[in-house]
Amino acid sequence: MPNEELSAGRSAVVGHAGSYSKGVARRQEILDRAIEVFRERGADGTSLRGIATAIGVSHAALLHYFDSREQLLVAVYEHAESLRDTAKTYQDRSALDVLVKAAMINVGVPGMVELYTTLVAASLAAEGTPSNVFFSDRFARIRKDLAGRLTAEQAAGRVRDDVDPDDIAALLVAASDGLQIQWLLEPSVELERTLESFAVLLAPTS
Amino acid sequence: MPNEELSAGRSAVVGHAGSYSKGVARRQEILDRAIEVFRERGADGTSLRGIATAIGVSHAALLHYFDSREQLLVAVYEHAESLRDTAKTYQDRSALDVLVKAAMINVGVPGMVELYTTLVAASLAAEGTPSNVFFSDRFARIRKDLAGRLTAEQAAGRVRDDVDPDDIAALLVAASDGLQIQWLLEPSVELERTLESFAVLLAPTS
DNA sequence: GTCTATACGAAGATAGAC
DNA sequence: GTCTATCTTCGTATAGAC
Repeated sequence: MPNEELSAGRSAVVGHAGSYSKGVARRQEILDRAIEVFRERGADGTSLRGIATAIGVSHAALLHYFDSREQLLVAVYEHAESLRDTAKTYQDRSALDVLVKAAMINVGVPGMVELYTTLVAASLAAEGTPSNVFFSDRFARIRKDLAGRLTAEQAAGRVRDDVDPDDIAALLVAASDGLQIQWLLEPSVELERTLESFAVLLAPTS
Repeated sequence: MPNEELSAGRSAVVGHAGSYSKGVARRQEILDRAIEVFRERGADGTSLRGIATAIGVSHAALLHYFDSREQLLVAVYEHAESLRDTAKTYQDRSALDVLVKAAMINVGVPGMVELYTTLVAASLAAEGTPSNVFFSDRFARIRKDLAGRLTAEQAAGRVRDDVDPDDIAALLVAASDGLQIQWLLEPSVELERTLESFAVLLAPTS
């Protein structure tokens, strides 16, 4: 779920469309508190009204800063991700390293995988919805980043060169997302070890 | 999403708990028609009321056969999967073959990936819910089946033996699930080719 | 600009009539 | 076994107080 190496910049897709009219500071505050709610109670009570009550405002107040519940949830996920990831943290790391690191952190936050999966499901429903735009962009960005790392690793002789970096990038993201789900349902599926077994598969064949 | 090699038998988890009091025949009829609704209109209108209207009954009538909307949806997915997969079809196939085949079929049914992802998300919410029980069992069953195939392939020298079959099984399922999602969001991510690039990674190293 | 109050329709679920 | 009626909660929209 997490592979946010390049989350630089403000929310482009989920913010208020181009204007600052809705109070950026207060908006951030709401997001911070919403994340706390998730951290404490998992993904339960994530109704608009539930979140509003937990924060201490009316549900209509939330809609003053976010156009819809879906947009709020996407912003919450995006915000949580940006708090965690710094571009610098992941510099000069291998594709697999970045992936494993992000996955382990993500899995440590209760409700995060559930939130992520719920939003991904919503993103499949229709084009142009907040979650659809967000995840389309996100997947593309992460695949590109990983493919770049893989290409460099191939050039350096650290990854076998008989596979397409773009394919492997998509495969890695898919594996990470899917394994987090399986681990949550069955903790005996060891997330870290299993993901790292990818390293064996990617090692040069020579 | 699909990897239903061993869907033999009646719905164990999602059925009416042990009794036949709710009319098995009518129940099957409802499921058949519900699947048609999905096939025609995707995952839209999947509210209890929407499905009921499409079928031509009241929503309360559906709840006579299924305890909740979630249980109905799980039963729909399970039923759709069982219609598609026959144990015989996949005999003597490689793990990757089975996976690719099932994924391609699954992706061909509108709304199926969305339904699957939605239910998986719901399954993460709490233990003991219909979707949680269903998917916990399902993942375990599929991992076991794939691991068995992989072990046989290793013995036959068709798959490298320096990796753990259980790990690879989990990895394969995760990759298949995740790729179907990515493909739906961005069709340029070629599902079949990408999944099959796994074959290169799994080939014996000798 | 920020927020509360309120209303509306749709949803899942239950109770009870037929 | 199936319906209608009803309850509660939800997302959303609007009006208007401060």
